[in-house]
Amino acid sequence: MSLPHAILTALLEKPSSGLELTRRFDKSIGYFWSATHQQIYRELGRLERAGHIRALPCEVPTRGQKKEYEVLPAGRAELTAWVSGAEDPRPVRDPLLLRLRAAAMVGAGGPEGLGAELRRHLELHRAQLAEYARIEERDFPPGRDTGEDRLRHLVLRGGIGLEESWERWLTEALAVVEALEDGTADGAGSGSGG
Amino acid sequence: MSLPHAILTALLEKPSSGLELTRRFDKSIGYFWSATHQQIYRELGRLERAGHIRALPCEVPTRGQKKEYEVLPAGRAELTAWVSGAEDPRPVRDPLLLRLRAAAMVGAGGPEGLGAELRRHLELHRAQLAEYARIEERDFPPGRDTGEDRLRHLVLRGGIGLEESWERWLTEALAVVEALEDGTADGAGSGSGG
DNA sequence: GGAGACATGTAAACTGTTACATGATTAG
DNA sequence: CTAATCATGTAACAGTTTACATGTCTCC
Repeated sequence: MSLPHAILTALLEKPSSGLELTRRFDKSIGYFWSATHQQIYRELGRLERAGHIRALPCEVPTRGQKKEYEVLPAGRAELTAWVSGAEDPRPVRDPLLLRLRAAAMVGAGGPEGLGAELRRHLELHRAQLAEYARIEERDFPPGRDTGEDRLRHLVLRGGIGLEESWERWLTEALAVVEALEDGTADGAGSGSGG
Repeated sequence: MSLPHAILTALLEKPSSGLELTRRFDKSIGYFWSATHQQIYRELGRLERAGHIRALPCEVPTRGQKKEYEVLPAGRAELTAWVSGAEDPRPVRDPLLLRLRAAAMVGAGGPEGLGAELRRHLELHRAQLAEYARIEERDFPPGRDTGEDRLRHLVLRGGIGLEESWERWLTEALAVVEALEDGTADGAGSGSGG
C-alpha cells in the first residue's frame, strides 16, 4: 500500500492538481514509484474522503476544471506513521531474468533475438543512468547537502546503484549469450557465418 | 503477463502438481518471480483450458487428489515466442526508497526507527546473498558450466548483483542516517545517549 | 464555432492477496 | 474414528492497466 503515501509525499513537496501529479510521476518521485493518471485520480478521491488531503476551495463544478490538493495534518500524521513502521522488501520479480531462464529450457543458443534484446535493455538502463547523473549534478552539487537533501540524495543514489547493477550484469550476460550464439555450445553446429 | 510463462518454464524443468509448483515458487524460480498457490492453481486452470499444458491422465475425481501437469507442444511454442519477443524493463517500484523520500519531508533526523529499519533490511539482503552463494557453490562449481547451465548461472548472477547493490546502498544509507540521528541535523537536539 | 490540448473521470479486465472450504491420506 | 497433513479449489477484495467518456480552455 505505497501509492497513497507516494502521493502524500508528492503533495507535501508541492500542492498539485491531478494532472500535475501525473506529470511528476513520470519523473522525480515516479522513478521509484510509478503510477498512471487513473490510479492517481482514484487515490486522490480516497485520500480526500479519508480526510488526509483537501481540494483547495473552488466554486465551479468539478468536471474538466483544475483542482488543486494539499495535505491536511491527518495526512501528514499518516505518512509519519508509515515512515516509522516496518515493511519487508518485495521479492524480486523480473521478466528479463525469467525469460533467460526460459531460454535455457526452450533452446539456449538459438535465436539471435536474445542478444539483441539484451543490447536493447542495456541501452535503456544506460539512458536511465545518464538521466540520474544529470539530476544528481543539478540537484546535489558536491559539498552542499544539508539535512533532508541528504536523504533525497540517498534515494537517488539507490536508483543509480540499481541501474549500475543492471549495466554490469547485462554486459556480462551479452558476453555469455554472444559466445553461445557464436560457438553454438551444444555442438549442433549451425553455420557461424551468416 | 509473466506468471504463465514462469509456470511453463517450471513445468518444462520438471512436470509437477500444483503444490509441488508452489513449493518450487518458494525458492529456485520463485526468487525471480514469486507467486502464491492460488495464483498458481488459477493459472494452471487457464493454461490447461488454453491447451498449453495437460494433466496426466487419472480416473478418480479431482478434488483433493494429486494432479500432475506436463507442457504440451503448444505451450512450448508459446514460451519460445515469449522468449524471442521484446519487453521493456519494469520501472523500479521500491517502498523503502519511497519511505526515505517521505522521511525527508516529514522529519528527517527524527525517529531512530529509520536506522533500525535500514539495519533490518541490510540483514535480510545479506541472508538472501548467502542463500545465493550456497546455490551457486552447489549448482555451478567453477569450470563446469555448459550450454543451458551457463544461462541459468547468469540468472543467478543477476540476483546476486541486485542483492550486492542493495547491500552497498544500505551500508551507505546507514552511515548517512546515523549521522543525521546523532548530529540531529535540524538542531532539534534529542539526547544522543539511549 | 471547430480543432486540439488540457483536465478529470468511469468502466472493464487482469493480477495479486487473504481467507476460507473441501476432499484424501496417514498416524495414533 | 479423530486429528493432522497434504492437496486442490472457491470467493472476495485490493491493486494495476487499458480503453474510453466528458467537460473546459485557447487559438484560429
